[in-house]
Amino acid sequence: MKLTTKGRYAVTAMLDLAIHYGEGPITLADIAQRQGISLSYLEQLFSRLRKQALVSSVRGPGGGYSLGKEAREIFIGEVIAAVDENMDTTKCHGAHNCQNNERCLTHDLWSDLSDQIYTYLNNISLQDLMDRKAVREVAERQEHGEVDASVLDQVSSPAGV
Amino acid sequence: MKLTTKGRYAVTAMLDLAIHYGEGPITLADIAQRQGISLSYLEQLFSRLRKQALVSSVRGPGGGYSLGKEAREIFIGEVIAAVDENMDTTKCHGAHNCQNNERCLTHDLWSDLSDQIYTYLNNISLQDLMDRKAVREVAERQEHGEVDASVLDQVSSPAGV
DNA sequence: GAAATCTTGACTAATTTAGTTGGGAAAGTA
DNA sequence: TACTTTCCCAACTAAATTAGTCAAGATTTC
Ligand code: FES
Ligand code: FES
Repeated sequence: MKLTTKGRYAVTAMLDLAIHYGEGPITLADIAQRQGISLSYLEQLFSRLRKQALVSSVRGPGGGYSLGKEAREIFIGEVIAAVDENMDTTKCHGAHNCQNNERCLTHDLWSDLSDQIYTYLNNISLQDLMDRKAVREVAERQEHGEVDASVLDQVSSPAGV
Repeated sequence: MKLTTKGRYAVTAMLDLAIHYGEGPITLADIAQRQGISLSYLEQLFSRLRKQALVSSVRGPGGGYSLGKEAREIFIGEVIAAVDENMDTTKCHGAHNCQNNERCLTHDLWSDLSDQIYTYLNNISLQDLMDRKAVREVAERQEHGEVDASVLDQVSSPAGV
C-alpha cells in the first residue's frame, strides 16, 4: 500500500476545488498558494485527474479547473486511485501467487485489510468532507489568513452553491 | 502510511513461529526456507522483534526463536509497529502542523483512516490467523510440499499445543 | 499579439527498500 | 579444547520511488 503526499495532495486539491465551486474555474496557481503545494507538481496530478474526468479544464485567461461532477459524487478513493496510488496491501496484488506462485501464509489478512481501507475511502465524498466543521475552519483560515470562528456556526454555503 | 514487505515478512515470520509453537525453538533458517524470506533480512527483523519482547531467543545448537508471549496475546499491529512501519497516514504524524505549522485541510480524514487501520490490525491476534482454514492449508503445503486437504478438517492442533 | 492558463515530457536530488557482506559472541557437543 | 550451530550486529549497496524542477508548447481571452 502506498499513501504519500501524492494522494494527500490530490485529495486536498480536489477539496479546495469543491470548496470554491461556483466561483468559476479555479487556477492551479490559486490552489498551489492556498494549500502550499508546488505548482508544477499539481500540474502532474491534475493531468491524471483530468484523464479520469474528475476535473474539467478551461484554458486561457480566466480559465482553470472545476470539478468534473458534483462534490457529492466524488469519493476519496477515486481521487487517490486516479493519481495512481493503489490501496492494495497484498504483495501479490490479488493474484494469490507471491510465494512460489502459490498463496502465501498471510494473503487473506492483507486482502481483508485492503477491503477495509477501500470501503472506508469509497464511502466518503468531497461533500462529506466539506460538511465537517474542522474543514470549514481551515478553509476559512486559508481565505482570510486567520480563523474567524463566528463564521463557522452559520453553516455558510460557499458563494453560489 | 507504509506497508511493505518488511511488515509483511514480520507478520509472516511471527505466524510461522506460532504455527510451530511446541516444537522447541525455531531457527531463522527454517523460517527463511518455509516462507521464502532472505535469512539476513530476517535477522534484521528479529532484532527488532526481540527488542519489543515479541520473541525470545536461544543461542547455540538446538537454539532458535520462540514467541515472547501467547499467540492469543500478540496482535498484528504490534508486530508491524515493532519492525518500524508506522500505520499513521497523516503527513504531520498527529501534530496538526503540516501546512505552515497549522492544520491542513485534510488532516482529520487521514487521522480517521489511521484509526480505522490501527483498530483493525490491533484486534487480530496470531491465534486468530491460525484459526483460519486458509492459513492451515498453506501451512500444511509448506510442511509437506503439497496441500493435503483432509488434514484440514480435523482442526489438528499442531504438535504439543 | 501579448498574457494567462493549461499540457506534456524529460530530468533530478534525496530517501527508502530489500536486501548482502562480513564479522562476531554464546552455547552445545565431542 | 576444538568445532559447529545458532543468534547478533553494523556497515554497505543496487534499484526503485518520491517529490519535486525545468523547459517547451498549445489554447484562449483581451
Ligand atoms: S499477498 Fe497474495 S499471495 Fe502473498
Ligand atoms: S496531515 Fe495533519 S496537519 Fe496535515
